[in-house]
Amino acid sequence: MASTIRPADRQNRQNGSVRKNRSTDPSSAKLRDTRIFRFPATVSKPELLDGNGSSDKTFRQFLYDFSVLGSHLEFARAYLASQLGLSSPQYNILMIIAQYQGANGVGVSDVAQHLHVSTAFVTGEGGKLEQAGLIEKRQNPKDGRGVLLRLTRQGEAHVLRIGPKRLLVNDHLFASLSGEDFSHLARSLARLIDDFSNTIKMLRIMQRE
Amino acid sequence: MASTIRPADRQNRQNGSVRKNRSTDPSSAKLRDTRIFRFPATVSKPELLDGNGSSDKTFRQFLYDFSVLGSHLEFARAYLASQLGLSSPQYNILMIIAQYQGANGVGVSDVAQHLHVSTAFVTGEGGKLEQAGLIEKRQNPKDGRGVLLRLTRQGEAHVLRIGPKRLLVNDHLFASLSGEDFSHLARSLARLIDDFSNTIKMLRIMQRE
DNA sequence: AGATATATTTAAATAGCTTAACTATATTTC
DNA sequence: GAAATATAGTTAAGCTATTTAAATATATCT
Repeated sequence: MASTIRPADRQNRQNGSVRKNRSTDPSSAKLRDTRIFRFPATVSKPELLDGNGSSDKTFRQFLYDFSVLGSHLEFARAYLASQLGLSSPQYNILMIIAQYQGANGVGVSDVAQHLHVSTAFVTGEGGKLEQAGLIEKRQNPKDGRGVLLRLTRQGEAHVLRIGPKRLLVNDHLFASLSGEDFSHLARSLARLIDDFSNTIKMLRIMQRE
Repeated sequence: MASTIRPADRQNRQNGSVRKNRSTDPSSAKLRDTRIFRFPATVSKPELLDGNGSSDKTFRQFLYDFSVLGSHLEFARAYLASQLGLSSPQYNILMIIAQYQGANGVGVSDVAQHLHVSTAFVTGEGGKLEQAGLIEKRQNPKDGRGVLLRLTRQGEAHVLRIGPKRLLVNDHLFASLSGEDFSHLARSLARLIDDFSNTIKMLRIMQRE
């Protein structure tokens, strides 16, 4: 997933900014002016195409909307995090611990899996939460390799304190969504999970070959 | 949005790893063992709550599913990018140019707005695409400050070449989604956009105070 | 008891992105 | 029409979220 474009060749740099040498560059780009590039469709499944199956415009808009909503959600979380004086990932870790600690706490790798990040990352950010007095770590009595994370009193207080603001945010985000639409939406997304996972598996395999 | 937890105080470090001083630390954490923390609900709008309005479990699962789907989508894009030897952001920029260049090209700040990134970022990554021969820049004849980006022949070839793979990926992602469910889903997301935008506007204002 | 597997930590590196200062050109104002 | 201001893009520097690889400690299997 790394960029394969090489770090711009600093010797051979005839190609820099357009502005710098604009007057000395009566270059190319004349014949192409009238040709117009036809962007290919991004999906072919008929059920996903517009009206007569002609255009994938709705589908593209759908993907775009999805990503816009996603970044708005992230922004909302960052807001709640900032209200507690935390970064987003720290907030996420705190909330995952709050949800899964049960009576004894939750392991570092469990937290990592829930958040889809590496254990090293949880160790690092978790350490900051510990320094801040929001969580505590103890050795897992059932497995000396393991570490259990759980909220301190102060951590619990933080989670409780942000509660009302989170209600406010979530209620506003979905203010005009009907109960029917919500349950339909929730079910649709849940059903997509399998296809998405399978697709990713397929891509991982295709990548190896 | 910055972390307000201070970079761990390297003097006063009685608090490091659990393991290091496990035997010398018969510490705290005994009385709390039986108390169990009750995680507060994250939403209160009745239409979003389960059955009798008791639990927000479905809602939480919905948000979680949303983010999982989002990261799968990103993975799929990263795959397509890698097939062209590009990073994800480079791929995104290339595709935005392909969609919006029209006959003359598209401005740096237009691309930036579509992608929700800074113009500086588009300048940087766009420069790499130019070095790679996939796009070209020229001064906007209508506005000497502006730069128009558009695909080179090679850039067009890349977009066309990835087309079939993109069809494959998208068709697989939504393989078992019915036409009805898709159009319902697309409409639901589209309708959420306004509420989401309003919510972040509200949060931005609340942040200032 | 030795070999291997698992959980966590540490250190170093990386990708992706932003901010701030600057340059060049356009637009407005007086 | 000159001065002031606004806009488009570039450059440089830096930051945040994150990973990978190696090290360490403990558990489990043979």
